[in-house]
Amino acid sequence: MGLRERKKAGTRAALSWAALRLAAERGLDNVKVEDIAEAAGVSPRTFNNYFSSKGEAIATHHLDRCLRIAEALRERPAEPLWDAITHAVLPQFEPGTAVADQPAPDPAKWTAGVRTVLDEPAVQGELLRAGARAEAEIAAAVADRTGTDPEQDLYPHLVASAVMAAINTAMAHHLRTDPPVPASRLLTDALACIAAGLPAP
Amino acid sequence: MGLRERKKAGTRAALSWAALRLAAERGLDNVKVEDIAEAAGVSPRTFNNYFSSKGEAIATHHLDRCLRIAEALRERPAEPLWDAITHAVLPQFEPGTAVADQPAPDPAKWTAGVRTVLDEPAVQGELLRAGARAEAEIAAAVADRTGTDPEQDLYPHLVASAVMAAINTAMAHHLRTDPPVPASRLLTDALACIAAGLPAP
DNA sequence: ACGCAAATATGCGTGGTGCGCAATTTTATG
DNA sequence: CATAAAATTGCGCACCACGCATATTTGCGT
Repeated sequence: MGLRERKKAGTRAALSWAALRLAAERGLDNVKVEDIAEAAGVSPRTFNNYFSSKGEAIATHHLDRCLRIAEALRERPAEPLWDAITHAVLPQFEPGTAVADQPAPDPAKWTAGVRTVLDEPAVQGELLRAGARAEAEIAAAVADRTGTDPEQDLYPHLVASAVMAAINTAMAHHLRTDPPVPASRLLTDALACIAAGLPAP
Repeated sequence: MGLRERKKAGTRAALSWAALRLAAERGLDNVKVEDIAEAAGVSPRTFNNYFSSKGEAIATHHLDRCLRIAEALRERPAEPLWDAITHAVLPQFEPGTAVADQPAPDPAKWTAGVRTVLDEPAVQGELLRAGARAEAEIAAAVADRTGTDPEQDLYPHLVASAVMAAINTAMAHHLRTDPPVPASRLLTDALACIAAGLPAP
């Protein structure tokens, strides 16, 4: 990867992290695009060259994570489908994988702030949009693996959609509970339940 | 239902239909809130008393449809869960159930216009948000039926999420195909596939 | 090492939008 | 019919997405 792309990825990351951090501290609409740009050391106009809204900047974290799932799926062509999916999903939600930055002044305040931000309607919408985008990639990966055609068959999209459903449900539950149930347990349960056809309990 | 609520529902319907119709005719961003309000016979300010964006006004149709699914689910407590779900979902997507208004000047132009509108990012986001809202209602219905607790158990949310996944996937495929495959077949296939645990083909 | 072309960042201007506030009209109730 | 509650309306403001023109940085061939 050349200097060009690295700088681009750098400012993108700086912008999205700044957006999340500031929003978690002050609340989403007490943060202006100007503030985020300043925190990332770029011009306000540049922010909109990368993201078209504050919500999108924040949701990028989720998008990247889910795109990594599709990537991981392609690296496990040997296992049975649902085993591969489980093993592709879980590592992306290990604590410490992404938050290993400097935004940890107080872990309690931090998670509370994040929870508040994620309740914001604008952010929720963007998270869903991110999930939809990732779904396409996952569907493509599943299609390759199973020899189905994304244009023709429902199957790959259905699997991808169900996986995202499991993730969203598990994460929603994770945010809802206090003290938080570990995400890994919720995710394995949810995926197993779906792979079992969601039988009535 | 009193006069008050009926008028309220009336203007809400008028606004959302006007929004969809105008957007399908001219394209979403060639329509200003002012135009929609005028077409519905209310003040521009009133539009924002009902919806906070054009996309939300349009997505209301989808939301209402999905809420009716939750309602229908509660009216079928006898059947096995997935039979009830299938029977609750299908009628809401019968052609002619909702479009029986006056917006049918040319069916070809109409569906093409709708397809264009649904490609708009703003609308997609709102559709996803509508799905998420409906999901909560469906989850509640499933929880009642299965004796699970939405606050505590993953199961009802997981089922609701999977149902919405099936609907979204089926509708996306329905819009993608030309000539369109009947939605009913896609929906039954998708729901059956999920109830079977999405086995690799 | 140098220079050219492409990609990227920036500044400015503009139309549109979401929403708070206060006044007015319409509806429900006793 | 009177009074309270709710909905609609008009006004106004702050914010934001985005197009366009310009300056700067990066990649690459020589």
